[in-house]
Amino acid sequence: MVTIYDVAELAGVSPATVSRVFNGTSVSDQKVAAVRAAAATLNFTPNRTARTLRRQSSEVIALVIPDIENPYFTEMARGVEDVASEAGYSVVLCNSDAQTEKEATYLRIAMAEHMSGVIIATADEGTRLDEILATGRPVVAVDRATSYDVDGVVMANRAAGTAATQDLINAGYRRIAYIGGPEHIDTAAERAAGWRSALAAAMPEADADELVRFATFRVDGGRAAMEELLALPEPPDAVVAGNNLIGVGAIQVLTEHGLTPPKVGVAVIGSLPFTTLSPTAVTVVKLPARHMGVTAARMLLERIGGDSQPARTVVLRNEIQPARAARG
Amino acid sequence: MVTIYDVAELAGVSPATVSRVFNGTSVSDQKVAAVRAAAATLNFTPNRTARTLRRQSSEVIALVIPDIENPYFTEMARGVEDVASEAGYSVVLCNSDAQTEKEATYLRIAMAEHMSGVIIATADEGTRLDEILATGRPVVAVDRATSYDVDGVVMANRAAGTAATQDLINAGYRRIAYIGGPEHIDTAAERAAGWRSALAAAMPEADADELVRFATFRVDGGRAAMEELLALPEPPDAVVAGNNLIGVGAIQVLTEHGLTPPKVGVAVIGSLPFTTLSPTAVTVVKLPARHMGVTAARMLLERIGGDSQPARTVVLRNEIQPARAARG
DNA sequence: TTGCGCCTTGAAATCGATTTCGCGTACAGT
DNA sequence: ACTGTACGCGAAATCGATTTCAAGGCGCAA
Repeated sequence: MVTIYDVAELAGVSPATVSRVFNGTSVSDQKVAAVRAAAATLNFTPNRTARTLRRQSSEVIALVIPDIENPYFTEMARGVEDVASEAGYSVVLCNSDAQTEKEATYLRIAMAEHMSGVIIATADEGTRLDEILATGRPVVAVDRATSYDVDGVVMANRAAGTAATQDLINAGYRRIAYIGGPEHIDTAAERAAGWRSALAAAMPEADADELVRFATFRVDGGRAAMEELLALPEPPDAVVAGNNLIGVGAIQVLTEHGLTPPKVGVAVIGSLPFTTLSPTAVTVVKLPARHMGVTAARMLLERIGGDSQPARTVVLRNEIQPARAARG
Repeated sequence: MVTIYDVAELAGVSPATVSRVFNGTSVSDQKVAAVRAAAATLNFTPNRTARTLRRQSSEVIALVIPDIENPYFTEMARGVEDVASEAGYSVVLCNSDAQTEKEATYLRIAMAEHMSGVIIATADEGTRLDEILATGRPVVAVDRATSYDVDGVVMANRAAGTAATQDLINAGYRRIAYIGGPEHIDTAAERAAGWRSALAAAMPEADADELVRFATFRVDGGRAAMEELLALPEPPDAVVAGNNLIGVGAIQVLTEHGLTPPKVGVAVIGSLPFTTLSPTAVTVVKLPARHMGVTAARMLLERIGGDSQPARTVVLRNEIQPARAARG
């Protein structure tokens, strides 16, 4: 591997000057040219490890997400990556698998590797950020809020729940169930609250507790909950899914039972990027996943740049895409 | 940040001894205990950057994939991650966006960051591995073969194309089109060749060239190609999709035209993890994505461990899951 | 008792880039 | 013409862990 000393020798200058050429401080045009030429012929790439050790920070940020196989989070990751690489930062994608311990491991690595900052969609409310915050590294919470005083990017979860439910009410459905994620995750709870309030406003007589199910945020969670709901003495005629994967599971089960939407109404909080349904059959509340990633990355980069204003929370809007097919 | 010197001072030994304690070389039991106690009270974590600089290698591997939003690759990433983290390695996920230049950037970063090795699903045949191989770092090619003498993990692409096509033939379809990925990508070409040979064997009179389309490996690619095929004077009565996303696009278009499978037969090379179709309507050739990731990671770790046998290529089998619904 | 060899341990070199310090030169101001 | 400021640049310190080298201590054999 070519080092700064090799370049210095070939260019006839000191290593310090080579470093200065690559870091923009004052060097005469003549030596700049000599160094650049030497670097080019030797095909020199600065050793990032050495730079990081000296600088005590590296142009790498960590993105910790609970499920790398969920397109919602990969779309978010794309947003983060685009902004970060534009600014010369690389992104290390860490999959916490919704486990607090794996999260803690990755946060420890982020510190030990001198990463500049962390964007995290927490696994649950047990996430500990004390240590990493104590090192002075900025942290941005994305998707889910935390109890720490850090920047956050969230969306209007309650409004999303309300809008999804309201659309089904408008379409004429009357018995609208809800399948949400784990109750202890704030986004899941908020979305459920939105559903509950829309339901209570339109049909005060409905028994919400009978129609709600809390599952995992995964396809199998949605499937199991949907099966349960269909087994009720009086099954629902519509269902709101608390995230994209739950929606997929619910629709799969409905299809298997011959109840393809819109026979049973379905509204999903989250986009269905790889659905093979006719796009008119299901109401979709599009979540701004990419935009959240972009916003979080921008905020983090500002903090890395030294911005020290009080912590901010940005709330992004969702966009509803109603089912266009009439009720079957 | 606590350093090895702080620990050494508290424990009353030299920094060298502290290092030896954490690296397993001979130290008396008494000093080991003192060092461990000191490290515990100070909450010492070794600085990975310093270690990497000295050791000239880090416990990090890069995984370079062309599309992070494709569930096929995220499933593969899961496989890599599981094996790697088991062995104490972290994985940096790099999204090349199917662009050779982005790929080159990430490979350069992998070198500059002293990563131990690289697993790469190349963007196309233009990928240059010379530089990274010159540094002695092991490289494993996954999903797609390369022209370099490196370990590889691929699947039986041609057989997958044949099996998918044969299943549609068995189901009674007679005009079977093919939508594949870019022709210059070897997996795409192989799968197309499988389709072509199955078609030629069963119906020598078919005009394959009329029925084949090369698209991008993305949903919009599948959509556009399917629209084209449906606009033919004599549209196909079935189609083989060259990957999962092409399959999604094709099925979406068919559904929009009222031709939901099995009205038009569909076979997809690749799983449809988030499909909302009845699972019986479409033939799926399941690709061993996770298994490929696991295998590639194991091979890479062996190489990192010093294994220097000649380069191997592992070919994994696919599993076909036929459509169970009768032709509509 | 002397000598050889092994084990433990600390001092110091090392990895490669950044950065402080200080020297020398050039140029502006009076 | 002289002082002061600024800039260019090299020598050397620095980041924190690993590793080489050499010294000291101990045991065992001759």
